Amino acid sequence: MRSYGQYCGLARSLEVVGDRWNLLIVRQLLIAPARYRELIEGLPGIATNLLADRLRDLEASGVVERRLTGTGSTVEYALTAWGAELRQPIESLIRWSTPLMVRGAEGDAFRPEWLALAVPALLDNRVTPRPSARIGLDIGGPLLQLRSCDAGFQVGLHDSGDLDATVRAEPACMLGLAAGALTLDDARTLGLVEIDGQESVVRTVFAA
Amino acid sequence: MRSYGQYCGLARSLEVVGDRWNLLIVRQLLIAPARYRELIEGLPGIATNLLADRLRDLEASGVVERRLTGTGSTVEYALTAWGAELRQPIESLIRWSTPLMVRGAEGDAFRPEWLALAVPALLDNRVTPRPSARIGLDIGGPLLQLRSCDAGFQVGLHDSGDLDATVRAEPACMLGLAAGALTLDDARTLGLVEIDGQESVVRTVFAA
DNA sequence: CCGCATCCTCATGGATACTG
DNA sequence: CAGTATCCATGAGGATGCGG
Repeated sequence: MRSYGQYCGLARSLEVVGDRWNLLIVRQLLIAPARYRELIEGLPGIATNLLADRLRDLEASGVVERRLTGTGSTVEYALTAWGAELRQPIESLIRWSTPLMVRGAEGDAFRPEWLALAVPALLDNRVTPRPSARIGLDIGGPLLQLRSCDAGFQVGLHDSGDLDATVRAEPACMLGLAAGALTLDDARTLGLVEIDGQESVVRTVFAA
Repeated sequence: MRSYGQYCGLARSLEVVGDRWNLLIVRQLLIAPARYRELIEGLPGIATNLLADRLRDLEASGVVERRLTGTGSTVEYALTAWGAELRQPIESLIRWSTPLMVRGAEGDAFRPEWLALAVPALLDNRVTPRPSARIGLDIGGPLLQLRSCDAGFQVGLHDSGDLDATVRAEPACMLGLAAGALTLDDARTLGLVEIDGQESVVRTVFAA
């Protein structure tokens, strides 16, 4: 990216992560370290030369590092400690995007792994989950698992073990609302959330 | 911007504000509503056609609105309520940029008004300011005023009235550290901040 | 297969001149 | 003053090639 030539934190940030695809690559690596091929799959629409270019740029600027996998035969991409701190601005943008998500997917590609970022971003610090609740999340594909923890929620694939409940929800519902498969009362009945008295984003996320 | 075609909050956000210059335009409007000419001045390096294009895009997507000034003779650009919520992700990026600011300006353009965003972003919720402290901030240009309030700090041009203290600081110091004109002890002595016991970003901001 | 590099075409950005 | 119009340089996107 061409420099903005401005001594401003925002401008200098954008010179590192403002190029097209860059923040989406960071999104994928926030979900989990990944190999080249996994990144291609998790970033539908990206051209292979662009992914290679961007990975080089991000490595040169200290956001991404390439590591050898266990066998040492192939490389794996992961975020540096500084790169992982992009979780905050990315979660902020996900929260900001809520009005853009209500209209649903409209043919856009969707990957369940994206919920691992979006759900904590939308719930974190805004609700008081029942301690150690485990909720299965059925979005039509692989069963996801939402587990409450100290810092909010962790989202991942359901591996095994008992669940306190399973709810069926459209991605639109979890990603920004709409659809309305899961209402606020549903969530409260399931013991998934407790509203703190004030109007909160949970009302938006879960309302029909 | 060409669509990413991904049903993901981050991707949809970037389709609105991910284009080059877009977030910097929002930065300027977060500082204050402005006219076309003021935006050109506050965005050194932007081409006039690009600013016009971007303002059209941002208006169409509901981030910016154009209003008539008091006299009704000229237009002024301002953020919508939704656009103003970009303060959160922008402040996050400013915090993230700290390692990029330590090397100083290096010939990049600098405008004191940018501090009005950066200083609160770096201090907010991380320190306990003495109630209603008023600190003059001498960065070599117009005298800035830093006033503690409930939500953290407000930064603006010093208009009039008594100040509790005046400190001389390099922009690098306030924007991300380095330079070291203002130490943590300076700040504490001035009653500007009290550290909350834990290591905090203030240590980074004010350390030499 | 995986992990890129090359080539080509076309859309976008940037600088400057110009207009209502 | 507040933008358009124009021209050129750069970068994105898609297809394909190629060594390990």
